Amino acid sequence: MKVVDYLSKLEYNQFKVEEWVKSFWERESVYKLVKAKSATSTRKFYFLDGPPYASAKSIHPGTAWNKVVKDIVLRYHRMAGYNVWDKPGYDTHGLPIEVKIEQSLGLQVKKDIYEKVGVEKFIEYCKAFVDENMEAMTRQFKEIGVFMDWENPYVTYTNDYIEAGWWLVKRAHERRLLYRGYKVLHWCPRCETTLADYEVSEYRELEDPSIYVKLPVRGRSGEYLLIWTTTPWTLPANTFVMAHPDLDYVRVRVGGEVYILAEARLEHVMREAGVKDYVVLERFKGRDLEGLEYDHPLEDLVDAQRELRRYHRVILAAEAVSPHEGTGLVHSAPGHGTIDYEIAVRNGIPVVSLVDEVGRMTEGAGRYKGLYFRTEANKAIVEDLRSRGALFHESTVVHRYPVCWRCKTPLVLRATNQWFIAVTKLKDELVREAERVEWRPTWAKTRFLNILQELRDWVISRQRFWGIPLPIWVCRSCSYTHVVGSVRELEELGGYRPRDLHRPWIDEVKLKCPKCGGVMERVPDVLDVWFDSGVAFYASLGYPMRRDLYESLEPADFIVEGHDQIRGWFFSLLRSGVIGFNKTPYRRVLVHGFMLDELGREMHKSLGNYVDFEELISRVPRDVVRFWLSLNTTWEDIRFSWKALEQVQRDFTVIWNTFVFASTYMGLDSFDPEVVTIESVKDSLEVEDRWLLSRVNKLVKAYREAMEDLRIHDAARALRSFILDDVSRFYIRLVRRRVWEEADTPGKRAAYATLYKALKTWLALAAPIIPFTTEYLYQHFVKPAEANAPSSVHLLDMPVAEEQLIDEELEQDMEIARAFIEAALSARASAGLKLRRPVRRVIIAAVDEKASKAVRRLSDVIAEMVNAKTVEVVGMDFFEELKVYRLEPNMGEIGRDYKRLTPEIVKLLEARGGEIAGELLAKGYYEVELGGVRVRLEPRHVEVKVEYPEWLSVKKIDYGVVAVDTRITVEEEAEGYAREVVRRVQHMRKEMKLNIEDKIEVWIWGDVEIVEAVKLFEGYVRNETRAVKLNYEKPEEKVYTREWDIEDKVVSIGIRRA
RNA sequence: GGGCCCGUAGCUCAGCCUGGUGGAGCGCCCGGCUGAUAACCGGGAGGUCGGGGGUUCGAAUCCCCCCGGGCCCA
Repeated sequence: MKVVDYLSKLEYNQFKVEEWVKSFWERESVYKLVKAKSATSTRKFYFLDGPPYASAKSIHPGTAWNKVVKDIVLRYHRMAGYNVWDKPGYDTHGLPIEVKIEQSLGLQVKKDIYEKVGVEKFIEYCKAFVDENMEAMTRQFKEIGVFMDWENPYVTYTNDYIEAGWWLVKRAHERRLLYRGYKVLHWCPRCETTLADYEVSEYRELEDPSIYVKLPVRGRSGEYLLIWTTTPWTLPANTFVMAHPDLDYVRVRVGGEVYILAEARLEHVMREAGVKDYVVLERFKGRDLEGLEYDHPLEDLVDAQRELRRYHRVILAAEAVSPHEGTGLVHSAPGHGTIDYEIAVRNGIPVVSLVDEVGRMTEGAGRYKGLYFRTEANKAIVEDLRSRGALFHESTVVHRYPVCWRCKTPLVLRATNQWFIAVTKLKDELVREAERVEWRPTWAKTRFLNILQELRDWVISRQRFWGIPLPIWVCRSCSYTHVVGSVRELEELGGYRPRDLHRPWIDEVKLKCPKCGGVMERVPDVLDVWFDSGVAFYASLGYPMRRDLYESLEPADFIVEGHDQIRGWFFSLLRSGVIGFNKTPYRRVLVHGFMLDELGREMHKSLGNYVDFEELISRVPRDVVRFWLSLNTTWEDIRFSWKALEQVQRDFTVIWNTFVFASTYMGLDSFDPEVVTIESVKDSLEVEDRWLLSRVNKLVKAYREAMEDLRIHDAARALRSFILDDVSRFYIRLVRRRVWEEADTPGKRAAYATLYKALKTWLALAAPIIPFTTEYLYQHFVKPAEANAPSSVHLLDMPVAEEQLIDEELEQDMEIARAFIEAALSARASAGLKLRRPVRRVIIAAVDEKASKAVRRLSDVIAEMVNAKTVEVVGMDFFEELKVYRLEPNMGEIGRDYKRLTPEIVKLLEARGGEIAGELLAKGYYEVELGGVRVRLEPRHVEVKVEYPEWLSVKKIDYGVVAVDTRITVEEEAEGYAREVVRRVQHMRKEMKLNIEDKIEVWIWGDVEIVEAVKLFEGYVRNETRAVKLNYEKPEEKVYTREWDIEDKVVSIGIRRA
């Protein structure tokens, strides 16, 4: 079949192109075809989608980027012959969604959920909300061309998924990793739930008291340990004081009292307290303080202190004490501090927490009972300390304080009973498995391993509703605890399958205790939402209910997410993989960056710098967005910019024009790529054809290497520079004249075969990155010309490089030729010679044999691009001989040295410039006698300028020297005019909207010189303009006529369709 | 305070791993082209390669320190 020129008939509009492709895909079920083809491959490629969080209807542009990266990799692997697993996922549980529902229902506190709506309704609201969001998100992902299995996503709230989650809890239990513990954790007093380390992600600048408290040393009247705190509400739970063993401490007398604190803090503390007179009595090491006992200043007001007073002493703890903050003595409330807790446990000291789940002080706080911790309790406690004279100094401080990531309520650290998985026991295994993973870029691995160093046990329980219910039942009678791993196990223990595995339905399932026969009830907690996505690698495949799929696909061959997920999902996956299967669930990881605003800040709706996805794709075509994203180094952040997008859009115009060019001429000449193959024209290939074939095969090689190595940006950049630089800006310009020939010459066929091959190959390579544009061009350019071509560009096989067509030497030679072309064009420009006007000769002297060979080999290419009749290759001596030295006198220097002789010296320089310059260059000076005086001219007296004759415009480059002979004969002048006339006729043809193949008749009259020039080049003019006849007179009838001004010569041209 | 990343032309970014006279696009100025044309091509101006120190014959590139920004943590 033959190329049919559809493209040049169309008005280019990238939006319309994409709309057309969208409905084409729909109409032809292209995704299904692509998937079916991929399924026939035997090499598996298990891609695991990091599930986006379904908490909003509009995706963040960064989420779009994320999916585009995934789509590119998936499309590439399908075309490269992999059986690709492409199930997308949605993360659907968790506090953020609960909070949104609470807000929409106007609920203030947790108990409102029970009392105002009921848990059942609440869960239904959550589910409906998520369903709507998923639908909207899916539509948007499809909108930017993401080919994934949208009809079968994995959704974390389904019963199957929940059951799969239970399996891992059971597995942890079997491995003796599951335990219940009393631990200090961040707690949100509004959401009434504990938060994991990684959920403590938001901080606010808040004002708190900053107080120095005097703790009386037991048995030493008037002597105090000085501590500093910004959390007075923790003082009722004070249990001990920590000191650094190696730090220097001092006893200091201020007035009648003695204080103990670190020497390093002394000056600072005294200055802050405004104390000028103090005397250091003694200096000693912190370790000497060990065991020193003290009394609590509020002991009588706080019930809990009756028990705690026996622990009030100094304990050594280097890790808890900083010489840069406080007093070097740290007040410790193990129930409200992480390090405090650890040290208490290590020393066998009890952990007391005096704040309840809504942030109020408990019974044990005695007088402070019922007061809200950060506000009321702080105030009351500071007042009491002040009235008792227990404050050394008080002020306030504004510092970063953690707040709830969802509701922004300031958090409280409190000890509670929670369920944990002892991942610290798995540290070595985790490190070992992380080492086995391939990380792109490699620094992601460093970061990951660093994170593993800070490993803590995993708190999996949350006191909430919308999540996977914790599958733990406890016997009411004997406290026996059973972990349920599946619904079947539930039934085996006397339970049943509720209609939904969420709360509240699951809460009603009671089991029979296997130990005592009593009634077992479920622990009311749900699982940390990070648990959900962490099990995706097997849960999304239906494991453990069905095993075959997981067993045939694992491990995941590829995952990719933003760099925030190194600590997030990449970690939680690995953690679950090691807990469940003792190995990493993924093999290769790619990290992508963040989408920032134009100033490099994060994009947030609240900052007003947010670009809505819908707005984005309504203003910018999808492929333009995709290409822009792809050109950015994947793992680096990208700054959003409308302007950058506009620039990329311009590249698309050039790409379009390139295909229009090919389509136009191939269509005109009925080029048949199935008949005129590269093989069939191989004896007619010109040097530029062989060059392009080499280039395109090198592109295939570089592109595939980049994609295999997950360097998408390198692949995208290679594609861009090939189509823009090699094809559009070089090859096409070069072959235009060959293509314009009317006759069906072997040379033209060779150019078509070459260009067709290059463009078709490029389409296949670019298809994963810009799927819309490539599909459109394929359907309108390739498919009509090849009956047996697949029905979509996405069904093509990824091209394989034909190594034998790669000609390194030719490519290098072309590089050299291009450098000379550039230089010659520059030389033309500086001589003021328009490119339209041919020059007689271009003279090139190459610097070495290699360059010289390149020029000789490619002299035709150079001549064509520079519009020169001939290219002469000469030796360097050619230019040496033509060199003219001109001396410019440096009047200041000459005048100072030779005063009155100056005018004569200047005259001499003019007369004998060449000779003087020669000697100056050779010897460094020139001596002469002038009027009886010895004149010695040195370089400082003159400036030596190298010049060439006027008719030669010279340019020097690394490879050598190029010169344009600017002398023009009468004939060349005439040819120049003929070209000017041709250009104007073409312009008029265009104005008349003539087709390229239409013949015309031309009349030309006016300036004699120009008319004569046209006569001289009549054949050329007729051929270029497709004129059947030229008349050198005014036409008798009325034809389309214009008057032109060519370099101040006036001429009229008339045209009529013949 | 810690780990990792980034800092190169007015702007956006390549180059750095594997040291050898600094690149592209945009913008600006000048010129050209007009049978791919709401395009395109050429030329020019424009750089303390964040700062300092070290290694080296030679550092944007390797090492150390510092400054600024980002991410993740404390």
